[in-house]
Amino acid sequence: MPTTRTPRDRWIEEGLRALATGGPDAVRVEALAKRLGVTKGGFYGFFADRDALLEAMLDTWERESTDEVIDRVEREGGDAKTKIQRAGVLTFSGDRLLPIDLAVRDWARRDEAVAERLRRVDNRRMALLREMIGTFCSDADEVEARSLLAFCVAIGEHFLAADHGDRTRAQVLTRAADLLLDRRPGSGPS
Amino acid sequence: MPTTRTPRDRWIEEGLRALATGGPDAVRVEALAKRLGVTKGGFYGFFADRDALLEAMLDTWERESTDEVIDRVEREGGDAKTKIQRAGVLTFSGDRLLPIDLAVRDWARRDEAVAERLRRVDNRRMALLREMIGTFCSDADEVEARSLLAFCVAIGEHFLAADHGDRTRAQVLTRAADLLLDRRPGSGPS
DNA sequence: TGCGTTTTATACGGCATCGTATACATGGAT
DNA sequence: ATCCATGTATACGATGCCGTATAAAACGCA
Repeated sequence: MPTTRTPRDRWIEEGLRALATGGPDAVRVEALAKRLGVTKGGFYGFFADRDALLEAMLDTWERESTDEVIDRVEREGGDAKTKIQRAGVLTFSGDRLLPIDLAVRDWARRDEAVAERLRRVDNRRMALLREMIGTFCSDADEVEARSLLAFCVAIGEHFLAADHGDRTRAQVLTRAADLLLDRRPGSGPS
Repeated sequence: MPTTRTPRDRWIEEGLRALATGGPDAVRVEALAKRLGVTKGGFYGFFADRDALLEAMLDTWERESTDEVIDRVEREGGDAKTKIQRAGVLTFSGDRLLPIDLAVRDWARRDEAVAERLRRVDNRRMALLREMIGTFCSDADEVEARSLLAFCVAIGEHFLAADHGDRTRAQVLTRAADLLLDRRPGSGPS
């Protein structure tokens, strides 16, 4: 087979980059072509239309955000806390997955199909959180509450613009993590 | 003065509605005109261009989100906890301010001027949170951490799609609020 | 080298939108 | 009743984008 000069994956990649920085409305065929240094000539050989590209982008995002992260976490082993931290690092640091994740979250507010995908992804992440937090907290309701808090802060942190006086955001987050992730008196059922 | 048939405020109002449901890219002059039942004829008498409308929209959002909420909270009185709860209700329930708030947060990720406005708004909200949480928690670092957690969950909750098994989201949030907003052993400095 | 396949450039029609210009309508003031 | 200011409809050129069609170019292989 002849080498694909700008393969399907490069369109998806560039599309995800546009999504991350400008939202779904910024994913425009001709704009992507320009950034790839070509015209849109070859695009419609890979995708029926712009919507097909958006679908393909969401497919790869979903796979990379779940299976690939989970596979890698499981392969590298460690205890529950280590695993969850590694999962967090893999998906929420680095410049690739995080901005896409945030863009998808906003997108999901207006598109039910996107919301459904996000639900699948988030449920897998919540399962990991429950598992870890359950190792040191026995009350199931509190496990759920702490898991939600941890997830909300991991996401919401990037949507907040507040300052913290002398402290850095990282310092405050560290203290917040201590509150959520350390065993402490009063963790039993109310 | 002659009655303004579709006044400047109605353009702003309709613009904010479009922003709330479709993001800044959905704020289109001709689309707003159609929803208002007119053409764009009169628009450029009120606004120099589309960007001027966006600025005006942000102005009214900023004012409604801070001054009006805070004025009303102060006017109605009550203790710190009551005030903070009322502020939360005023800005994060109802169908008006919340969706605009979420849209602005995503917008701020790509527009520094919007981020600056959001920073002003968020800092005022954080000040309220610190004040309330400071009434029952003495360690300043922990006050800051709990404030950030509370704010993150208030916002992040709307960007999460996870389910909670038998529990409802509201139930889990109630438990989470207990964890953050009740005095408990172990609240001292670490 | 020459063939066939795959990718690309270019041109096209269509549509939506912006911002401008210009004439019309509407309502209050004289 | 008439005038004036304000809002409105309509038309226009320009731009950007989509999706299609068609011809040219690049590459693998015989």
